[in-house]
Amino acid sequence: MTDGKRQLILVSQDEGLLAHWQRVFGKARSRAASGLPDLSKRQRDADATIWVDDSLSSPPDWQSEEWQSLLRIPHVRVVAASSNPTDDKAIEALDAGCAGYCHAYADAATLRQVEQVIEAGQVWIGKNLMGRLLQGTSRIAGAGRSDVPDWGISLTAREREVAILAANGASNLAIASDCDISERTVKAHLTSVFTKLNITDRLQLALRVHGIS
Amino acid sequence: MTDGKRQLILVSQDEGLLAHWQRVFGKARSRAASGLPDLSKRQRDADATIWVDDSLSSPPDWQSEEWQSLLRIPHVRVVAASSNPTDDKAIEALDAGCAGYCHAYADAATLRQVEQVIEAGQVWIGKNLMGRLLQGTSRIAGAGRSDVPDWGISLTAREREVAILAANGASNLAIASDCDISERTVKAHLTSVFTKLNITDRLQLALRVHGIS
DNA sequence: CAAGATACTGTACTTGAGGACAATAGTCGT
DNA sequence: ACGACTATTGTCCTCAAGTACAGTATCTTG
Repeated sequence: MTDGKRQLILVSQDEGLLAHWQRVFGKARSRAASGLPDLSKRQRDADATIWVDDSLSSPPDWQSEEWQSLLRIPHVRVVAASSNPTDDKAIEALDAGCAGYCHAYADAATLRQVEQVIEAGQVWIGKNLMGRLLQGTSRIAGAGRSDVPDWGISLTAREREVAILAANGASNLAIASDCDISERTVKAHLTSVFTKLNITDRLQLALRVHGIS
Repeated sequence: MTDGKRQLILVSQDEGLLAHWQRVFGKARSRAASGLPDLSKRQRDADATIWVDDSLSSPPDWQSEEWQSLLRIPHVRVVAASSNPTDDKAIEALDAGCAGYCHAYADAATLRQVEQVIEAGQVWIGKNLMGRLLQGTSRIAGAGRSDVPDWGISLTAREREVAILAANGASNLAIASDCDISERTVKAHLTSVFTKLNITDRLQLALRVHGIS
C-alpha cells in the first residue's frame, strides 16, 4: 500500500490545479486530461485512480451513463475534488460511487494520504461531512438504543456474533475463519439460531436481523 | 503525517488483540491498558490516540460521561475497533465522537493507515459503512426519484419481479408457482440477475435490494 | 427480413447449507 | 458434586441453489 502502482489520471480544465496535483503526485505516475472522453477508451483496463475536478464551472454529472459506466469498473476508482467543496456535492459524488471527496487544493500530505486510502480500497471522507452524514442515520439506526437488539435477546453472545456475520452474507467457512472456529461449529450455532428464531435459513435470518418484513 | 509523535494507547481485555496491535504499532509507541480508568488520569495531557476494543463482550458506553469527557479533549482521539464490526456500532461510536471505526484484526497495513489518517486529524470510515451513511442522507436530500430502484436499473421487469421475491426469502419453487412459470425459468432469471448485479447468491441480492451494506 | 433482446424450458452436474445423531469439555448456580 | 447451559467438533446424509450447455418462441427495431 505504500507507494502506488496505480495509474493516476487527473481530470480538470484548471491548469493551476493540474499543476498542483502533478507536483503532489509526480509527473511519472500521473497523467493529465481535460475531460472524461479523453481517457475512457485507453484507460479502462488498467488499475487507475481518477481525480476529477468537481468545481463550479464544469460539474460532472455523476449519474450520467458516461460516469456510471466508469464508476462500475471495480479496479477504477474516482476521487472527486473541488476547490470550493460543499457537503451536498460530496454526498452526490459519494452516492454515485466515488471513492472519495476532498478539497482540490489540499496540501500535498493530505492529498497523498487520500490517494493511499483510496488505493487501499477504502473511502475518504472529510471531517465535516462526517457530522452531516451521521445526522442522517442516527435517527434511523440509533433509534433502538438497547444493548442487544430485539431479535437477539434469546441468543447467546456467540450465536449473535455468528448470526450477524451470516446475515451480512458471509459463508459458513468465512465465518469460521473469522471467528477462528471450525465450520462445523458455525453450523451448530446457526442451527441453534434458526431454531430459536423459528426460521429455516440465513436469508430469513438476514431479513430478521436487518429488520425487514 | 509520516511517523507518529502521538502516543498510542491500546484498550482491550483481549490479550490476543493487544498483542496484534502491539505487533502492528510497535511496543515503543504503544501502551496497553485493560480499561478506561487506568489511563484517564495520566494520559489526558499528552497527544494520544486511544484504540478501544468495541467487541461484543464489553461494549463501551460511548455516551457515558466517562467517555464523553475524554472524547471532548481536542488532542485526544479515539478509535473504536471491533473484531466483529457492525454498522450500528460504528455509527454509535462515530456519533459519540470517535475519530474512526474499523476491524480490530485488520491487517497491519490497514491499521497503520487508519492511524495515519487519524493522526492527520481526519476521520476513518470503512467502505461498507459509507453506503449505509449515504442512504440516510440521500433519503433526506435527493428524495424525489424514479419508480425503478437504483439496484434494478439494469434488470428487465421480469427479472426485477423475481429478484424482489427472492430477496424476500421466497424459494425458487415458491417464486415459480407465484409467477406461474417453471422453477427452471426462475433459475434462469436469477442467474441473469446475479450476473448483472455482480453478485453470487440470493442473500447478497437481499442485502442489495433492501439497501444494506 | 435479419438481428437482438426477452421469456421460457430441459437435462445434468457441483456444492454449500442445513439436519440427524453423537460426543467432549468448561462454566455456573444450587 | 451434580444438573443446566454453552462452546466446540465429528461424520453422514439430503436437498435447494446455482452453473453449464442447449434449445424454442415472441417481439421489437433498423
